[in-house]
Amino acid sequence: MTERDTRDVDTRDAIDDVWDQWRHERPDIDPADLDVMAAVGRMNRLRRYIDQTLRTYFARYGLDFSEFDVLATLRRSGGVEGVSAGTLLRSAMVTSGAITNRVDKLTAKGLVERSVSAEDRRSVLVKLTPEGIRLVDDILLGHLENESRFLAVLDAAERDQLNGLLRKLLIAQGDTHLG
Amino acid sequence: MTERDTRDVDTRDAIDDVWDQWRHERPDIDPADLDVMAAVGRMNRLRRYIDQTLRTYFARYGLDFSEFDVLATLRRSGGVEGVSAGTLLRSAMVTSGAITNRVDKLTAKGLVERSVSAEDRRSVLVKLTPEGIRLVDDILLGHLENESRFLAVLDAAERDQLNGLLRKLLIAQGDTHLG
DNA sequence: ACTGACTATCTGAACGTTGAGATAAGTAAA
DNA sequence: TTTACTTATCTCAACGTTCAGATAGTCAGT
Repeated sequence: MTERDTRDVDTRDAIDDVWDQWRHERPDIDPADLDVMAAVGRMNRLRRYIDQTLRTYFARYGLDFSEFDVLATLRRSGGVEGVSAGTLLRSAMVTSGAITNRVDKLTAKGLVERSVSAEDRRSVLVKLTPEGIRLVDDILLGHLENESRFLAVLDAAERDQLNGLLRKLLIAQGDTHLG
Repeated sequence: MTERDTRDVDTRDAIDDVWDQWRHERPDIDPADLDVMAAVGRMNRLRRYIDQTLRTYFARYGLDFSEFDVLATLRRSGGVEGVSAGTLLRSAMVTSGAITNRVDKLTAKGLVERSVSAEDRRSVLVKLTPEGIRLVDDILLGHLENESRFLAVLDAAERDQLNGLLRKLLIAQGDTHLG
């Protein structure tokens, strides 16, 4: 009998059921491996909930999360001359094609501007327009509120714990600085 | 000076930089909210790393993660008569169109079979074929190994801690059982 | 200057998902 | 049994991403 088996119903989530199902079908699998799969599965499900909420929210402003991601990156690190497409793609962890597409859409909406870098003419600098800045700042607080709701059940110590664990995992992936 | 500012370089990840950037550009934002944004951002980045690895792995078997997700669900909970499309879509947290597409592809590959439910003729039961079972079982151990690598830096206590925190977040979303 | 290697970005096809709507089957009340 | 509602799945257009390849600018070595 593990703790999992005796866990009260109110303290079990969907992934606990998945864990039990695997344990039943494949008792040969090391329970520790199931715990790993459970952790990944939980992050997946949590992401789905968060994505759904954010999608709805950003849609109110005619954006999707991927576009907001670019706007937010520019807002917090764009300075006056903007950042290169390369920086954006590394920051967002997507391919160059994805960034081209995002910047195209944002440009069409008048929220960002492209310009050729002076030092390296291969490089494209992307910069927020005044309307872009206005929109991010309009959206930002509601966005933070949305995200806060997802972590609201955790107290400050638990949030720190979560950030600490995730940080440790990311550093192990070499994720020690942005592009 | 917060702990974050004095954190040693080796213990900082990319999101710590993001945190600092926001703090600098928008000092009016409550640092606690930045911590929330950081946690969500970390889950996002971690997911990207995991996705990239899994994508490569599943491609070796002519699958993508979405297809494996269906196979795994059927393997652990399909029993002999399979599960309905509705159960699959709730388990995967995707729309019905996505499940139709996944099942179509898996059927074309001979890994699953559709049949009409006896009790409810609207319902479609999806079941693994013998080849499907063989493939999941072939893939499963390597998949667990892959996922384990991502959590390898955490000891058992930390993994439990992570699962505990994520479970708490999911339960708060009402995620207490699968479809 | 010239060559070759590398880097930054864009292009376009393939693909999976969403979201809205269609179809068909079950259900409950009159 | 008829009507109205609900549920289960499928269809299809729109869209964002990846992947491979194209384009063009940079840089080191000769």
